[in-house]
Amino acid sequence: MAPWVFHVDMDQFLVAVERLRRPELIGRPVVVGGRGDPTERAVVSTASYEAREFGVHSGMALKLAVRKCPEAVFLPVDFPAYEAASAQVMAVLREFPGAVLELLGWDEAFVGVDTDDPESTARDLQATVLAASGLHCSIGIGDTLVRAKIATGFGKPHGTFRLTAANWHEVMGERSVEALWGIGRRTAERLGRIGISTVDQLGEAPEEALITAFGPATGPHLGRLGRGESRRAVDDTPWTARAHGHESTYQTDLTDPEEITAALRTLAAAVVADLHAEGRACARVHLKVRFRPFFTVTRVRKLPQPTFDADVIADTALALLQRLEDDRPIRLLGIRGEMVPPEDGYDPPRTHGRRGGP
DNA sequence: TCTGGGGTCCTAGGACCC
DNA sequence: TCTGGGGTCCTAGGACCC
Repeated sequence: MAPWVFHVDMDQFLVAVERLRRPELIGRPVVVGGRGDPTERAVVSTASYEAREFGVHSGMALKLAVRKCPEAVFLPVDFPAYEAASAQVMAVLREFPGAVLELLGWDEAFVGVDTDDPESTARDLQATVLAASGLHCSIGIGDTLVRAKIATGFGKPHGTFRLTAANWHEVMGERSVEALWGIGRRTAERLGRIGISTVDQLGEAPEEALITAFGPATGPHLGRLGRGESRRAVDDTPWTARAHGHESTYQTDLTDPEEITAALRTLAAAVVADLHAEGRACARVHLKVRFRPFFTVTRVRKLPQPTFDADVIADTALALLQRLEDDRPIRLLGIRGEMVPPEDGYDPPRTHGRRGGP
């Protein structure tokens, strides 16, 4: 029996959950996002496959989505409903015989299983999830986490795909580096400037050149991505949050200082509620501001003492904001509280299973 | 055309100490 | 008087993912 990595990814997750309770939406273009009002400032969280045919995709402004697909049904984001569905799916995966589960998000996870027939195991996983939740998923099969994750895209919807060292070159070699998990537009541009645009070119690039251009950690990491190399074993160590944040987009831009102060206090209070739930104090305050025209600034300050005090957090955020000396209208304000480490089990930062970053 | 809200990690460079 | 190399801590800023 050989160890295999399965990447389980729910198909159009939010839409699928909505259709469970509203079957009349099956077959129609559906968009879930914001408060379900496409005249408001908000973005698409999930678009159904029917809506995607019209060019609607997640991350797109609702105002633009409704222009592309006026006949779509727009629904508000219902966090509790998706959380419940997610918990149900993950519980089923955790109970799968021999499975090691590593959560990656609401609607996706890595599952490690020893098997001699990974396609058959993948179909078992799909059938189990469908029977328990009524939801379909796609599954990527790989010999590393990166390959399993990338494979899923080739299996959608409802299917499976196997990507290993044996077919990596054939499947991925000629594709743009942006097809890789962890390489976005910016990194692709920077790679392009040193003559690297395909996956093969990245995988074959001299390590020294990548280190010179991207630094001692990111450089070698990019080279490994180009070869599909990454961790081979799924890790079920429980995830520990490092920070909690809240941010809010205002339907009309904020300019009045009193309004801004009030907004910061509201956000700080929400952060403190999370800190209490976690039982860990805030050690550093991050302020995130989005201005018009569109650009985002973040600032960080370490607190002299860790705190649960919302006023201290709000005042620190306000001080950071004033130091920006930027009086342009504010579209979005966010506060993030970075927490003190828990007593044990936290310290080694996970450089694997990373949810973001290079 | 208009761009959410939840996260994570890396790099560069300054300040300071030995 | 002019100068090294190593280490730690901190902030600014960037990038990416679901």
